Amino acid sequence: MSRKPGRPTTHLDDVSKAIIEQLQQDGRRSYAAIGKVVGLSEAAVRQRVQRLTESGVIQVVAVTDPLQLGFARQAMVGIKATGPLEPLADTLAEMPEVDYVVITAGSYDLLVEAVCESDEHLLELLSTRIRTIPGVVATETFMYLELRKQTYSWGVR
Amino acid sequence: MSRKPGRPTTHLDDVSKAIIEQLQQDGRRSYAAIGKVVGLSEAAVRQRVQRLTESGVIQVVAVTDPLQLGFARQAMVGIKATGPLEPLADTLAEMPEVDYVVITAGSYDLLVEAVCESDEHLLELLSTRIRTIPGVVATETFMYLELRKQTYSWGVR
DNA sequence: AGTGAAACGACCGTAGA
DNA sequence: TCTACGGTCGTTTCACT
Repeated sequence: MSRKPGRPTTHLDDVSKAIIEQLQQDGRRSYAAIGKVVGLSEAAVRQRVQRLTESGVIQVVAVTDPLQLGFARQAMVGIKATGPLEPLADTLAEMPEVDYVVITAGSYDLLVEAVCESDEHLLELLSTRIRTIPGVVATETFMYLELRKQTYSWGVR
Repeated sequence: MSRKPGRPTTHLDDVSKAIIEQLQQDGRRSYAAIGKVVGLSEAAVRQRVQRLTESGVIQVVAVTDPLQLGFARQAMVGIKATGPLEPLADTLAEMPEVDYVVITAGSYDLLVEAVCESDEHLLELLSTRIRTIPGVVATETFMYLELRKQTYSWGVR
């Protein structure tokens, strides 16, 4: 779940980028179908996808739409804290409503995205589970009014 | 790219949740293999996945790791603005470095996540392309020090 | 919504350039 | 790192429940 620093940078050629674009449109597209588009044999596509996956450059996964599942209240919570940040980040990461935790430089030490069913649910999370963590000094909540863009593939194109 | 309000809430039974969990671990896992785990025939799994996908509850896609691709500087940018927020959000969404745009209630009107190659790249984006948009009054940047958790499936488990 | 069966197509390992 | 190929397994369709 946590991303380690110091990973080597992988260079992608145009063919790999094209393959990733195909998988970005449909993660279950067959290797043969991708091969036809990018001009490679099925086996070659398969090997490249395997290498890209094993090296951690890509991941083919299911993503869900919170709204469709009845999670109507999303918010970004900025947190100011004292003491070491990593254990705090890990505590937050363990909460099922929390889907995003990042340690930041700026007026917050941590940014946390939470997905909740209702205002009451969000309030409960914030008041009784986040703000009570030792080391949490202050929080500021940004309620989501509308999510306008969400992309899962960066650096391709 | 934008998510409209007022979508109906889909109810998931335990079997569909189990299927989504499987696809969350590996989006290319075969329907037959998933069927063995969840106790359903291959055809039944395929139908459920098709329904879940067509109704927008899930999406099987490739996600990329920015760090591996040489995008070492990520930041969340809080934006205060005047005037209507939707066109502003759309302008920001069109920028290739911007992978996340949300309209919020709170001390920022918008939150934007940007993925950049370097500090210079981020500075250029911020100074010459974001802060020059008419209606942008102020920005605050939270540089990412470490991304600790990133989940793509909400509401399942 | 689900199963089962048969035809078809995809996937995987291996060999060779 | 690619193509070629054969065996195996997954997918698709359809009739049935």
